[in-house]
Amino acid sequence: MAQSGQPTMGQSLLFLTDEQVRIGIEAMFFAYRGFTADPDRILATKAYGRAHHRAVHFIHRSPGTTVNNLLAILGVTKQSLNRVLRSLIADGLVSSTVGKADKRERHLHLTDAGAALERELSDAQRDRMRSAYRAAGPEAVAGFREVLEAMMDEEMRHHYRAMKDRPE
Amino acid sequence: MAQSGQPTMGQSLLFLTDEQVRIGIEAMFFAYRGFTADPDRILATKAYGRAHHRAVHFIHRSPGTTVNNLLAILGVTKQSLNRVLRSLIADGLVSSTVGKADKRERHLHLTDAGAALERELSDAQRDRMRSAYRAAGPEAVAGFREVLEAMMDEEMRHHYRAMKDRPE
DNA sequence: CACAATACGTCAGCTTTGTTGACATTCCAA
DNA sequence: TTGGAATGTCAACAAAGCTGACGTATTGTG
Repeated sequence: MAQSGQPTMGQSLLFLTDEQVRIGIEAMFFAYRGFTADPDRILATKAYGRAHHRAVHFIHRSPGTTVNNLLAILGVTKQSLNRVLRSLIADGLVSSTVGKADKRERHLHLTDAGAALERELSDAQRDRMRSAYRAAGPEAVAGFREVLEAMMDEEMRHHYRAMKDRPE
Repeated sequence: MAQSGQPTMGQSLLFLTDEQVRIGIEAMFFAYRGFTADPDRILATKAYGRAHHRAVHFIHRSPGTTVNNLLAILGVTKQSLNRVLRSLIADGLVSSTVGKADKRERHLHLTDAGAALERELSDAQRDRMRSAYRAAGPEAVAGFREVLEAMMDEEMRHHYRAMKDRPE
């Protein structure tokens, strides 16, 4: 379909061919493996998995967030998240406090131990991302983020932008 | 963004800050969800999962590939791959033929039905990737691929490059 | 030739992480 | 005040990853 070779406008559309798009798909597949490899290695030595990493990451980013909000960001069922949260709470990495205004809600925070785990996992992942950034350079990074953002579902893009503009 | 600060050297390094790197990590997380969303939706209506999609994709890309080779590309155990392959073969989507030169090997091919499934899944995924490409533009796409490639493990990068340079 | 190594398949059992269903608690609005 | 919506928890199950052990056919080597 997009296989045409004649740029009729002032700009070539060759980067939209099936071939080029396919390369992007495979790049995504292989890169995501690298993206998760380092934290996964650390998690394997503890009794946790990737789901715990995600929960800890976003609780760190949004302290006091509710279970429902976390659900929307992670895009899993509440039962699935609950299992993860339960073990993190039992192990003293996350605290859950009943909401003051709305007692149905639980507000989630990292404990000191939870913050330590978050840092350990994030450091490993950040190191790889940073070295990829460095290898590719600032302009490539800008393009990287543009394409990723365009690849998201509308709802995820909303969460992404909200988090992006919040200070660390 | 990374261009805005005061470069003390010839080039600004602001794009390597923890903050910028963290944004990339979150972009990767949210984008991967979009990346798999469309094929997942289709697969949910059939009796297959993401693992089947991956197998079918790479058999399509490397017709006649051996089980061992597929194992290296997918990075799973043979027991895990075998479960997937067994169902695909039983359902007549993949054929497995004894190697001619080395009879220990099995060469894998898609049947017509397998190729049809592959196309259905890939079309959905390609559409999204193409629209992300279009929205971001050719220069962004180049950067996108550079960063992803730099993010891969050495071995995955090897597979990626080998597949990239092979015609469709 | 004898024997080690390779390629593949399979059984059994476990873990992580997703799912649906049922249910308790809390809030809010008719 | 009461019934429905929202929030969160528990139980049971499925997909797909993992390790370990073993069997079989084939290949390559000392």
